[in-house]
Amino acid sequence: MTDWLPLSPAERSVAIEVLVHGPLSRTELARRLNLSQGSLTRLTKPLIESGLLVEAPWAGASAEARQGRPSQPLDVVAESWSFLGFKITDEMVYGVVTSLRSDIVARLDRPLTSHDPKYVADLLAAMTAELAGRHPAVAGIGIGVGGFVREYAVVGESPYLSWRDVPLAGLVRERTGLPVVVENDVAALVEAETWFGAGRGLDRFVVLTIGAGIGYGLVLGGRRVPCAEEDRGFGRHWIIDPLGPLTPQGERGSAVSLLTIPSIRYQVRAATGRDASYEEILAGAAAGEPMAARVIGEAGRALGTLLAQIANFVMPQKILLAGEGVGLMEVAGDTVRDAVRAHRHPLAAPIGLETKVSDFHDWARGAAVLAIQVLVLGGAGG
Amino acid sequence: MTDWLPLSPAERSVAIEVLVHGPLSRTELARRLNLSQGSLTRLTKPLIESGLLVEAPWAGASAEARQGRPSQPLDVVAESWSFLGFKITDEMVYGVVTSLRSDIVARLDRPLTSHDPKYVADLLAAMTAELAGRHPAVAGIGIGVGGFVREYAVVGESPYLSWRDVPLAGLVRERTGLPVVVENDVAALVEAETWFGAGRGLDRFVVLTIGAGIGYGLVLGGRRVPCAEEDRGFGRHWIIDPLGPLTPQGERGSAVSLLTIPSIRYQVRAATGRDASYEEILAGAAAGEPMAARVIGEAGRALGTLLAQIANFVMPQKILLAGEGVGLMEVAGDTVRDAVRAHRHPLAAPIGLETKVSDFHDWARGAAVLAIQVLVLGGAGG
DNA sequence: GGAGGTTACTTTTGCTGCGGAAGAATCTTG
DNA sequence: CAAGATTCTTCCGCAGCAAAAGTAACCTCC
Repeated sequence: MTDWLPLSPAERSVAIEVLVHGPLSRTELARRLNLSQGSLTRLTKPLIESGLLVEAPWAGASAEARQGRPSQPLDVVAESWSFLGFKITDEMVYGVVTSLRSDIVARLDRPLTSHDPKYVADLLAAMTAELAGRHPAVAGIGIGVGGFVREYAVVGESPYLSWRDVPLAGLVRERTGLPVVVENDVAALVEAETWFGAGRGLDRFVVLTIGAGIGYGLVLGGRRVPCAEEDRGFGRHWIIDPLGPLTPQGERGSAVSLLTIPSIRYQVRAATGRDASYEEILAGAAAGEPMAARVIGEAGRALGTLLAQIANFVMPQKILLAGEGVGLMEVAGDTVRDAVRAHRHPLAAPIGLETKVSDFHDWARGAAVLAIQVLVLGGAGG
Repeated sequence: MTDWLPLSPAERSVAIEVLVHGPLSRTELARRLNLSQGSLTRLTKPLIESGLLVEAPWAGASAEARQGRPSQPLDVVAESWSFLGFKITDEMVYGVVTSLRSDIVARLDRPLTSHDPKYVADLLAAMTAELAGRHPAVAGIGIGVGGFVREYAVVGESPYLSWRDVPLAGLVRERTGLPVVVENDVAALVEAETWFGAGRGLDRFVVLTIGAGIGYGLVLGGRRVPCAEEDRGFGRHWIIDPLGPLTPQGERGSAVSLLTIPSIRYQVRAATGRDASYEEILAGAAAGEPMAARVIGEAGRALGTLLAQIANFVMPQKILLAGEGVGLMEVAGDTVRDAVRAHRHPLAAPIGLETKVSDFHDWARGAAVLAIQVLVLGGAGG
C-alpha cells in the first residue's frame, strides 16, 4: 500500500470525520471541527492529492435545491482499498473483506482443526490468498481473538486456544507480506461500533455482548477504555442474583450463568433432560413451555438488572446489546424493560438501548475496522 | 478582585497545574505539559506580573543537593485571595473560608430557621460580612445545595428546601457585591476532590458518599460527568438485595435503605425499640451486639457489592468513599472487602479505594473550590 | 579559588498552522 | 442578464510553538 502517512493531527481528524460521517462538504467539515474554511481548503488539498479523499461525483441526491454555489462533498474512495478481518473461535475461522468504510463485501469461513499457532497462521494466510485474489488492493489484515492481546501483535493469553505469548501478527505477516493488527475480539467489536456503528460520535458508550460468553466494552470521551480483564470470564463474577442458578461456567447467579447461551442450555437440559438449542428454548419460552419460560424469564430479568446497573453507574448515552444471544430481547423484551425500570430512578433518563443481531462475521468486521484505524489513520482515537 | 482573565488556554493550563500540583519549576512544568522551556518562560511571565504566580521563596527543602543551577519553583500566592464556601442543609448553613489552594482557614456555622429564599440570602450575606471582615481579599463565593442547579446560578429544584427556580446566585450577589457560584453539593465535592483531593490528576475517578443520603459522582477524562439525577434520591433505586430491609426512605433493599444513616437507625430502632445514634450503633456492632452487628454487617456487604459493581462497570482508577457515614468502613471493613471480592474477578485489578472522613465543612469547601474554578480560572476542566 | 561541568532559565529566530478578509466560482431568483 | 446567495480559494498577518544559542547559578575537582 502507498503509505499515506504521516498525517498531521488536523489532517487525521478531517480524514476520520469524512470516513466516519460520510460525504461532507468543506464548509460542513469546518463547522464540525471548529476550523475556518480556509483551513479546510489547505487541509483537504494533500488528502485529495494522495488519493484518500475525492470530490464526490455529485451525490445523486442534490436534495434541497438551494441558492448559491453548490457545496462540493468530499468522500473517501471506500472501494479503492480492501481490508481483511478474521475472527478466530475455537473451531472456526470467520473471515470478511471490507471496504475502507467497513462495509462487508465478501465472507469466507473455514473450520479450525488445530490450535497450533503455525497451523492457524497457515490457514489465515491461505484464506487471505483466496480473498485477496478476488479483491484488489488489500491494505491490511485485522484479527480478533478471545483473550488478552498486547500491542496489536501478541496474543498474551487465550484460554480458548490454549495460547500463551503467541506473536500472531508476526506469523501472519511473514506469510502474507501484509500489515497485520491483532486485538481482543470484544475490543475490536467495540472499536467498530464506536467508529461506524451505534456509538458513532458518542462520548459515553457501552457495548454489552451476550452469546457464548459475556463481553463488555466501555467507551469514554470517544475512546475505548482498555481493561486488563478483557479476556473471557469477565462476567463470571458479576453476581446478579446470589440465589440464582449454578452452572458449570460461572459463579452462582452470575451474569455468565444467567445469560450465556451455554448456561441457558445447561439449565434447561438439567431440568428437562432434553438437549435443546438456544433458538428452540427461545421459541419454547415464547410458546409458554414452563421450564423454558422460567429460564428465559430469569435471563431477561438478569439482563435488565445488568443494563440498569450499567446505566446507573456509567450513565452512557447509549448501550449497544450485541452478540449471538440477543434473540433474548425479542422473546423477553418486556421482562427486561420491567427489570430496568425496577432498578432505575423513575425520573432518570431512559436508557438509550440498541439491539443488534450479530453473527461471527460482525466480530470479523470489528477486526477489519481495527486494521483500518491502525493502518490507514495511524492509531486509534477520534 | 482584579480580573486576571482572560487567560489563554496555555496559560490556564499552567496556572491550573501549579495550583493543583503545588510549587513546580518551569522545567518541570514544561515536562508535564509537553511544552518547550522557552514557551514556559513566555507563559509564566504574564502570570507572574499579574500576581497569580510568584517565584517561590526558596522552598525550605532544597532537598537533593544536585548539580547545576537550582530550579526556581513557581507557586500561587495561595493566601492573597480568599474564597467563601457554604453548604446549605435543611437546618444549618455551614461556611468556610479557604485559600486559593482550597485550604480551610476559618469556619462559621449558623442555624437555618427559615427556608424563605430571601431569608437564606440575608443569612448568607450576614455570614459573608462576618467572614470577610476577618479575611482580606475575598474573591468570590461558592454555595452548595442538595438539588438540581442550573448554570451555576439557579436552584432548579431542591426537595430539602422546597425550592423551585430560586435565583440564589443573584440574590446573594445583590447583597454582597461578590461573584457567586451555586452548584449541587455532590457535584461541588466531586470537583474539589478531582482538583485538590483524592482524584488529582486521575482520568477515571468515582466519588461515593454515604451519610444522610447516597451521593455519586463520576469523573471521566478529568471532567465530571454531569447527570440529571444529581438531586437526592439517586441511590433509592439501586437495588442491591431484593430481599433486603424495607425502610421509609428507599425502595426495598436499595442502597439508600441499606446504607444511609437514617435507614440504619430506623432498622435498629424498629428491631430493638431503642433510638440509638449512628455512632452508638457502630460501637454496638463492634462490641458484638447482635442486632447492631446484623444491620451493620448487611450495610457492609451492601457497600462492598456497590463498590464492586462500580469497579466492574466503570473501571475507575480510584474510588473515594466520603460522607458522614464512612465510619462504617472502620467497623465493617473486612465485610466490605469480602463482598468486593465476591463480586469481582479474582484476577481483576484491586480497587483503588480511599476513605475520607468528612463533615459538612468539606461540603462547604467543595463549594469554595467551585468558586475558584469558575472565577479565577474561568470555567471548569483541567 | 578558579576551571570545567551541569542544570535552569532566557532570548532569539524561524516556522507551522490558524483565522479573517477579500476575491473567484457557481448556482438560484427575478 | 443582473442581483443575490453560498461555497470555495487565495492571501495576509499573527499567535504560539520548537530549536538553538546564549546566560545564569550552582556544583565538584583540582
